[in-house]
Amino acid sequence: MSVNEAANALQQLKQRIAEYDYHYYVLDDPLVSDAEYDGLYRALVQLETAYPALITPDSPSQRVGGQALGAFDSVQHRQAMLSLNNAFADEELEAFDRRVREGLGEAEVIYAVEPKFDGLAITLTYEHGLFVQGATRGDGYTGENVTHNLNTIRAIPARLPLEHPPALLEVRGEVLMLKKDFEKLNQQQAAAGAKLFANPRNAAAGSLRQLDPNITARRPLHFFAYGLGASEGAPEIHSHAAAMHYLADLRFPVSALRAVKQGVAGLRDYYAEIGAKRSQLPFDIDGVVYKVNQFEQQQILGFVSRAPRWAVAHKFPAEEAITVVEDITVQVGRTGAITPVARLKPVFVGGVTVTNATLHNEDELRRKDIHIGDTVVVRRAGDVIPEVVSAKPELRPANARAFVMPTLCPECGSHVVRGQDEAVARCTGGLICPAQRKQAITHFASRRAMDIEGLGEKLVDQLVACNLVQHLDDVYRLSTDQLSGLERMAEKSAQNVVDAIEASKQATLPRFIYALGIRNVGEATAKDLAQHFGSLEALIGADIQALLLVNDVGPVVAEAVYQFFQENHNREVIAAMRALGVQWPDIVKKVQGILQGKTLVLTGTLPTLKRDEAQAMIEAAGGKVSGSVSAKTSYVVAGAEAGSKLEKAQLLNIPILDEAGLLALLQPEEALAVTHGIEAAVVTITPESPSQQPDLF
DNA sequence: GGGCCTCGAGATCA
DNA sequence: CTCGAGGCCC
Repeated sequence: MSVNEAANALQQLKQRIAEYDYHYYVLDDPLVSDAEYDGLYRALVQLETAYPALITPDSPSQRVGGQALGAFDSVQHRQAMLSLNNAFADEELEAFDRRVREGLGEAEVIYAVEPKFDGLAITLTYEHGLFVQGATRGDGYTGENVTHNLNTIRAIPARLPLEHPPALLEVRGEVLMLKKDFEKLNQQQAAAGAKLFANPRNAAAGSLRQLDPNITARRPLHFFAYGLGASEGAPEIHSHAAAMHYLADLRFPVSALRAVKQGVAGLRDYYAEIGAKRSQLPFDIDGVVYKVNQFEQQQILGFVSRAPRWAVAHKFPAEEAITVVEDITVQVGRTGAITPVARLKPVFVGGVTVTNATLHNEDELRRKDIHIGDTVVVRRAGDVIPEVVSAKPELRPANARAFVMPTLCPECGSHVVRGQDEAVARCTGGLICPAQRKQAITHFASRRAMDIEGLGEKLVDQLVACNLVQHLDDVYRLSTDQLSGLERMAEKSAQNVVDAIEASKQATLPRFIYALGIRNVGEATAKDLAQHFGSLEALIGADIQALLLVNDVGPVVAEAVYQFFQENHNREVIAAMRALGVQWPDIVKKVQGILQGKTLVLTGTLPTLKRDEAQAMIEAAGGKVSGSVSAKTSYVVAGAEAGSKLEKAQLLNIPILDEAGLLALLQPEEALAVTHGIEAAVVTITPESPSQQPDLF
């Protein structure tokens, strides 16, 4: 056989196998017997062994195994993979539909609907028709490259069945494990004496996080596509339903349960319909998803913070189970908050075993009237934290005891007080309290704060128990001698921790502020404060008035920050840390974007800029892009075929710009710099998250 | 909150 | 072999 003949034969084999795979894995309707399939596959491998040069990445043989990875690479998403807002109650669904109708000015809206798979969201990238990369959702902007594992999933096409595939196509979807495959896998695990997986979702998640694709290849993973991401050279698509149709044509598995519904009544019907079928479905779902069908309408609605306004996940009610409260203990939080926690007889609910559930606070506990020994209903839905719903008083045993909020902190013996209008009781011990001290230290060392690797909970417990760390600055006084000798701390580990502590001395201002653990100051507020004041000195010197000027800082946060720095002790600890070498570069304040506080509306087609490009430029300049024209709109940017929004702008006397006008508005400094020969005084500060466009589908 | 994977290193046993 | 820590997912 000549190389040419071999290449042809291989081509044919690949196509036939892809065809059979499609029928087997996607349509669930096998065309040939397993024996016949295996024969074809063996023939392919034989040919490839004889002509290794002819092996291509889309060959079925490349689906099994491959090299194990050392670690996962991270991948920047071209289009952010955002999460959806949730609706549980009917009122929330109605509110969603109302907002959509008002935003669009329509009496009734057409929605594309589909089940909400309980798996892991991923994105697949096809370049010129070839599957080249797959990644997890991650934080929505950056995910993990799991191409090697996705390669092993037969339901994912290795090549798009198109003669002229688009240069780029991103497919969004969910990896999951079918219920029957999950059962089978767990039987195998049991037979092998291995640990059982708790539920299909976790089995799928675990499989996808394998470094070795050979293991993943033996896990029966499935995939459903539910949307498109970025694309180049793909046909123009105007609705979600059309996108799904396109994906089905490309032989992606898409849910047969998808539908198009009209108005909120249609949504309700669909919810009931799928809810009734839920237990019979071959896979787990945790609700249904509604998306405004027309892309044009989606675009008008836009996004609120991190979620689209044009879609919502309607979740099924949380699964409930019955168990017994064996004890109620209290936890002392970082801020001294005393939280009662129910210790439950372990119960399997919502796919996991629940043993603890927070009871939030005393009032909550009284309202639900939960005693130790009570039989209770617990609830858990997806990522919702387990909760005790109610007690069954009729089943209360004679020896049941009521919970008594301690008057003294169980950790340090300080008084527990509850402010007049406050729901939470607090330990007044402050850092005297070992519980608070431990959490302050753990928080200080955590990844998003000072990022001291190796300084975890167990080690901190020991450090506090031995009194090696009383205040945060003591962390910077730790030596290998002091550390080694502690539990699970031999020389090597001790050295690693000391090295990590040393490395953390090179900090940044926002991280340091966050690490201090000031009440009500989270990561975002810490950034705002750092940005606004530029240096720690300025922040320490700020009075309430000055603090109130910071973005998103209100009276509560201002008071907390002010009080924190009023405390001599806190200033001393900070000074001590700096004396021990903790440092950070001061921040050069960002020049306010030219469009700070302005809201713009885009309409029509601009001559050179794409809509999302224009939006990115406006946002980079501090402006907001809104979908609809109102009195608050600062400018309307109108292109060709601008419609009703332009009319409304004229009506409201809102300034209207064309593309050139927008560009001129965005670059006055540049114009100045050129005409007057001065340097533009713009200092850029590396943004934490890349400015990316949200998912438009 | 709970479950999963991975890694390094300490603990244990032959 | 086991534990602690870190990371990631919902």
